[in-house]
Amino acid sequence: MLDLRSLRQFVAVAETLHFGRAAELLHMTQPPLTQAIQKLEQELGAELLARTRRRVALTPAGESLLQAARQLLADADRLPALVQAAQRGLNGHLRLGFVSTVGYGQMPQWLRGFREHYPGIALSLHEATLDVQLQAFERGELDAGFAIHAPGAAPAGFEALQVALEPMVLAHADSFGLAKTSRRALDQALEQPLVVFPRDIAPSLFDALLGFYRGMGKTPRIVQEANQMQTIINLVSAGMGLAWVPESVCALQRPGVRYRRFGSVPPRCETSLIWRTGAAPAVQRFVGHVAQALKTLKAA
Amino acid sequence: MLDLRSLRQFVAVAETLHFGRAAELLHMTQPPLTQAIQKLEQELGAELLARTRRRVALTPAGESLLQAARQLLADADRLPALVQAAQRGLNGHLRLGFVSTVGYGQMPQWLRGFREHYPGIALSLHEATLDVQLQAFERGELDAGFAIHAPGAAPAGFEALQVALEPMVLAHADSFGLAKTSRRALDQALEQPLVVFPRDIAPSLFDALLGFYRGMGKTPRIVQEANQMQTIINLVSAGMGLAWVPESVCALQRPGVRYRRFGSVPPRCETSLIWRTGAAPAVQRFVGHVAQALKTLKAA
DNA sequence: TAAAAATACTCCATAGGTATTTTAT
DNA sequence: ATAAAATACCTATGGAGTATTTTTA
Repeated sequence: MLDLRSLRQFVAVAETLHFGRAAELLHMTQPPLTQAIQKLEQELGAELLARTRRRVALTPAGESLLQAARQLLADADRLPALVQAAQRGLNGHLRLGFVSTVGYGQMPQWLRGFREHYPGIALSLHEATLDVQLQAFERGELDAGFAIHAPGAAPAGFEALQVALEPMVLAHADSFGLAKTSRRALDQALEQPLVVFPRDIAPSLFDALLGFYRGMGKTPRIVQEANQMQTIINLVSAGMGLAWVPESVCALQRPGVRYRRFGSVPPRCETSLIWRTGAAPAVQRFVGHVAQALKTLKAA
Repeated sequence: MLDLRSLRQFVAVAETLHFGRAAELLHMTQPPLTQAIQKLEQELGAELLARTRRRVALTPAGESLLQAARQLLADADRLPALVQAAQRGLNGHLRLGFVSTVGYGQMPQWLRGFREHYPGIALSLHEATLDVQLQAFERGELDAGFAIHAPGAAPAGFEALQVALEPMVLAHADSFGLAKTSRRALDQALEQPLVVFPRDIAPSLFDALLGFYRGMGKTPRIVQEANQMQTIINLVSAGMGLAWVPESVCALQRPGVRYRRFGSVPPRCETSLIWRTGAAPAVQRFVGHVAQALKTLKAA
């Protein structure tokens, strides 16, 4: 079977056109080199070198093999570096899941920075709700994901890096006159109809909200679900009801919608980057990159 | 040093994820396969397969090696066919010289047909006078060439395929009244000033023309040289003199220029495809193609 | 006649085989 | 208990070495 050694030998002879000097370059002696080339010619069923006992020249077949062999050997010589780069997580691919909500934060910048830092890592994005993400993790179709959940409620069996911890704020139509004092405004609000995220998008967050209402001796009146922040804010604007949303959503200013913060009384919302323990090096690189970005953000 | 055998072994294991079955596919037993993979991992300085004693999985490094190795092996497997194709002249490259004159003939069609028949052969064209072509042949920079010369005077040391044998005809300005009878017209013409090809473009043809004049007891009055047929015809049209040109040039109709044929009395002009004996297979293919084209042409 | 490729043989490194052990399921 | 990988040891093929011959510029 064809092997790289004989190709290296052939290239050496083809480049020097001299068996003796080629043998030197290969750190071997001339006779076995002659034999190796003979064997190669037999295997390929073609005369590669036209030799008189005095002069060596390439045949057309040899000419074409020389080109192809150089290419092949160059590729082969790149293999070790490639593999080691993969081991250190400098290439490979990374399949990243995210719930639509986190798209409003700094994620786009992180991704841009990551692509620049690690051009060898192919990054593919998959928007999916948390439950779908978890299934994808099970099947090994996802390497890491951004998810929102109640504080400390990151999915079990995963490592998590908290990337944001925000209070939930109340979004309400400005046509709805909310009391001045926090205490009375909150009492008012808890009675109002609610627009919420579906439970399957962020189960722990949904449950935390429910718990919050129960703790206050109330039961939430859910009138509508919507799985896009845009949609929720629009529904609030239309007077469908109130909504509890992460504070970063305040960035979504809509005419007719106001946000009201109630300190640390309502549940808070955590955004985390999650991944399986023992993930591929490329994943570790991504986690490291995000952690680094958070640090420099905090420093500023 | 890395070799294809160990890559083949790795690919087999990576694809089956089972040392025993992979060994079967490779027609060997399991223990040496295990050792070969261990050796490969050592050489590459990376763990390629994560194995418990029960299950085998690819590491990220292994994943990337699998891709690269498949590519490399596929390339390697194509080598024998490539070399054999080159040997049979189905690929390679062909550097073809031609004197500008033959461009007016069927050469363009032959080239088109050849490119279609042998897409694996890269064809490069080099316009050059015959003497320059011969020097290029010496330096091994040309594989074949089209040249015009006196009949039977193909350059020594070359094989030649005659592709045309035409009478030379007289080109004259129609303002120059040529006698009706051939005999008297020829006598007239031989006295007139001549526009000719430079000797270095077609030495034997030039010499044949000279010999023709001497045989008739005349000496040609050369008033101008021009190395393009176009130019010669334009000079004739301008009344600079007469010119002897291959009959195929009649295709170049110019207002004010007439052609007159004198049977087989003036020298004839041969166009040949020439090449070194023992040329590369690709050259033989080209010669064969042209010969074939000539045959079908003659048949029609 | 000298330089270079080919031939003839010798040797040993290593790819692969057999037998066995270890371990996770 | 069993399937599968690892380990230990053995064998032999063939790649490389040394000595020599052949050839032609």
